[in-house]
Amino acid sequence: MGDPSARHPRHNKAEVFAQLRYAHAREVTEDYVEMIADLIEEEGEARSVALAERFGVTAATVNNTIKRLERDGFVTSRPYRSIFLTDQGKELAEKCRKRHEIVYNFLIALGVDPAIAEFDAEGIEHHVSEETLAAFSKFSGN
Amino acid sequence: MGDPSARHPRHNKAEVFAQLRYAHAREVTEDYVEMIADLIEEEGEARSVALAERFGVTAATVNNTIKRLERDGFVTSRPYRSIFLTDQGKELAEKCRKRHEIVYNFLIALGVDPAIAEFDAEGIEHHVSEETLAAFSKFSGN
DNA sequence: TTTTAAAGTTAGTCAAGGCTAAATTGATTT
DNA sequence: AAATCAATTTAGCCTTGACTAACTTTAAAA
Repeated sequence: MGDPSARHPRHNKAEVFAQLRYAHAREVTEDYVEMIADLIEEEGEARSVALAERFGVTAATVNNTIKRLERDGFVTSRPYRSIFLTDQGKELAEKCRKRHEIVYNFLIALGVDPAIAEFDAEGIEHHVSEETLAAFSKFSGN
Repeated sequence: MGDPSARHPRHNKAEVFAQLRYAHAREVTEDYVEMIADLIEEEGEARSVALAERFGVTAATVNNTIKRLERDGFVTSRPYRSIFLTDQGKELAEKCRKRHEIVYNFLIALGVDPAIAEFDAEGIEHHVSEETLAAFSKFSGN
């Protein structure tokens, strides 16, 4: 039968799934930096309590996640103070905001109901490549 | 200010995120039942070693996941034997297969490169509502 | 200024989903 | 029949992301 690695050429999906696992780890980070940016814009600052309310999780969970985001260089925080985005965090938040908007507008252009478009965009946005995003953008006329 | 629940009507996203967290738990299940169905069709049976190879994880990880799937009623398995889908598992696999196809065909119809479409479909499929799926289906002419 | 309430933190627990290393089982060779 | 090899299982560990309960800090009211 020859080289085993050539036996199932159409099924070498391992890399796809590996990247999907990595992608999931990024989703929470992206949701947080987006939400923090929203809060800073809308309320002037990002407090744990607001994040907890909007994500529907406890304050303890927010605390854990913020620590991880800080470790990974996306935010800065000091005990009992509000949360700030680093330059890296701001950059990611802005990228996510644009991407979210493109996905949402695309679904609207497709004729999807706004409420459903908002919900689906939240899930889809993390899994759209640059190429597909460009196709979405082109379809809805930028 | 009245009812606090009406104060931020555009920001009651907690439910959206709660559903997304639930959705993630379903993704692995869906990927596994889909892959098991593929293996049974293509190779006559679904063995742990094949799942491990295709997902790019170790056999131990497959073992854990299969136990969870069995607990949740999607598969049956006996020690050192191959894995079978229950009726519930077959149903989910078939639903996923159809949905995957619709998403993939839709991306192709949009002009996305097949390799990228395949990759993105794998991530997007788990986050598409029935309504959006219908819109995709309609766009690519079924 | 003292008390109280809200916000934030810490400690400990759990499930999912990964891993490695070691043990076991089943199947194939010799 | 015994040895060997591949597949599977088990045990133990890790990280993420959730929780509750208890504690501390900050801010606001009395």
